[in-house]
Amino acid sequence: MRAKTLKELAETLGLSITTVSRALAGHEQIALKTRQRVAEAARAYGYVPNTAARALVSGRSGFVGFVLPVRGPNLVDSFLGEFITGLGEGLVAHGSDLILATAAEPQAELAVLRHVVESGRADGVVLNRIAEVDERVRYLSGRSFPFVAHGRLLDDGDGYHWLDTDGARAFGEAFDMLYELGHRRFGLVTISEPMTFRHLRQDGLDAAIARRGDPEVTLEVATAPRFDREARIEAVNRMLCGPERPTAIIGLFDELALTVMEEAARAGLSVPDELSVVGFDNLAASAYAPPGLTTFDASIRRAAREIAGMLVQVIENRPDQPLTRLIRPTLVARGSHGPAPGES
Amino acid sequence: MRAKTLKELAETLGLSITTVSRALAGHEQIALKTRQRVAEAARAYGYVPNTAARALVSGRSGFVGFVLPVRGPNLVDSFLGEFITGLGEGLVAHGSDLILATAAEPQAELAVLRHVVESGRADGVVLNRIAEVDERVRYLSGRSFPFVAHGRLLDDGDGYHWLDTDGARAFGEAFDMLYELGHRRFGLVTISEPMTFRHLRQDGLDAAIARRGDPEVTLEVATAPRFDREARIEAVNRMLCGPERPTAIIGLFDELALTVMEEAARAGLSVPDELSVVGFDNLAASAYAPPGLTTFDASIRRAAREIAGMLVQVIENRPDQPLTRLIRPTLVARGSHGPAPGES
DNA sequence: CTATGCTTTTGAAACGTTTGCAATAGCCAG
DNA sequence: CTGGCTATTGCAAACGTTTCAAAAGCATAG
Repeated sequence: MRAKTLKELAETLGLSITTVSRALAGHEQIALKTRQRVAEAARAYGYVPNTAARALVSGRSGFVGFVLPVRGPNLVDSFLGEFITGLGEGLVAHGSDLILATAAEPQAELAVLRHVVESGRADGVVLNRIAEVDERVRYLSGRSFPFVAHGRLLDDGDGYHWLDTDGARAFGEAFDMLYELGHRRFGLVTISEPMTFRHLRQDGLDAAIARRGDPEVTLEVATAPRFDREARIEAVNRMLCGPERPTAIIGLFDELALTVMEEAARAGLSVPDELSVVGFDNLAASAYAPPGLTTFDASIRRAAREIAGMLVQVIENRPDQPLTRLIRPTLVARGSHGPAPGES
Repeated sequence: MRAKTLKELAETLGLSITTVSRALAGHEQIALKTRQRVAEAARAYGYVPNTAARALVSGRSGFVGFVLPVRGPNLVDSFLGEFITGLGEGLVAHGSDLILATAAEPQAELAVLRHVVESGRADGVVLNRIAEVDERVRYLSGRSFPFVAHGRLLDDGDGYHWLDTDGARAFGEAFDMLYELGHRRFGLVTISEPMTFRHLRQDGLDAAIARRGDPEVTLEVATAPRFDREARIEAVNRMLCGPERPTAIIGLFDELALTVMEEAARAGLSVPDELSVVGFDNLAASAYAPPGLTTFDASIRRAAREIAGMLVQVIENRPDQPLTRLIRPTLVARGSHGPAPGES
């Protein structure tokens, strides 16, 4: 026999609903013997508390929300899977579940978020793909609703909780490594969307160049819309076929770097002998694309796990100081970088 | 000003809670004028119904559940991301959200599922990675709780709702294609876990071989545990270095086929000149691994979208005939297959 | 002016839990 | 044996919604 409700369980035990509820919650005021008896009966009858009722009275749903980004037809990367897995792993310790709402179209993303928040579906939400100026952050901050962002705004303003991978540092490291291999003509393939990470990474690169103070160093930047494959290929080719072709090209992220490698191969350019390529993300495909893309591991899964932990903390303690965390990406050295042409 | 509850909204309008509730639900018995007035006020005051209260009284949570599979440290594939995205896309039309529960360890997966079901968190669930004999299917069937499986049991028994990709057909097609290219010595790399798709795909291959009725055709099968990379490599190498090396090797799925390509490259075997390789899944990495893995597209995302649609139907109509759907995978011909060695 | 029938609105119960406050039982000291 | 204290337990309200049954409004017919 199964007990579906607290009432049934209480009747079976000859106790009141109150007592059973408190016993299961482990209140000290209930006699230890009673608590044990109740716990055992609950297990025996397979009692599981009703989430809706609990949420209604406590005002807490026990869920963490995430709005699924709208995606184009082809998703190459395992980003979402890793991110979700990480969130799940981080949440399981706390007993929360994840609720995923989908926006039918990109414009609806804020509306969906608002709906999730206002309907009390979630106690806190996770944001990713943070834009330079992000209306979601403004909305949630204004409502002082718990959230943690994966990524940062361009202007941090009043403060909010975030976790980010240190792209600036990685791009600085990439430059230093390539500079020491003799490269002087650099290329950067970036995107035209107003995403903050674009600035941070390029700033890191610029800073490293400035730090080196070598007037010989040049940086050519190619820009294309993120999801327009054609435009991206064209931008890359313009760089590869230009008069002063860079000897080292850095992709803002792996997908761009992989395009560089593909187009280089098509143009008969040898990587890494004639051209070094470095990416950022460490997609699965990057290991397979010959000669293996040198990149930085963003450890999405670990980041998501930590984000979940931060969010739980925010929900429970409402800290007034922003929690922030900068993860250091690790270099994954594969075959796509080497000495500049002409160097031994 | 915002109206958080029906009561607030009702007071503002000078109506009863009942009327407002019915008006928002679009009941005919409420005067059209009133309905419009209420709808407008709801929009103006940003009223969003409380999910928990609604779920409590209606007995429906409006959620579809999915238990996140426990995963090893390295996930290469974008399977999960595509699957989730597809589910989300399928659900958004119906206004449901997805709830994801995570199991801390593989053994806990059934317990987590049970918890999701018993707590009323979800109105229906999606199952994947179906094993030959699957306790989750038995549990849900026994409770007659709505669910749709991605994949099948070995023995369909009483019937349940499922969607599957027709691996048998794909493997038959793969054989036919390779046979016509002159291949006679075939290899199959498979896994040792009791997953149904392993049988279905191999059965499809066996059937195609039998249909051809050519006594020259041989099939060598190598088996390794799914998540043990070392063992897999060893099994592949045993096949590649055996006395009667196959000229065409089919991987049960892309990851296995990619391993074959990697090991072939390491052994100095040219693909496709000396060895043809075919996979199944069409991972992103498969396009990048030279010379491009010929494989079948399992269109996970589309499958998931349809599964979501089926589940919605099951939740609403409780059909007594099992809904079943077999998706035909499409061949993605790339560079890893060609004429058998010795054929022109 | 009342009875009738129809349209529109409302009061109140219910869903299953948590929790403030009150009640009861048990025990010791006076 | 009684009063008073503490250790337990229970009553009842509340959370925000849906829905049944019934009331109110209102026009038309008798």
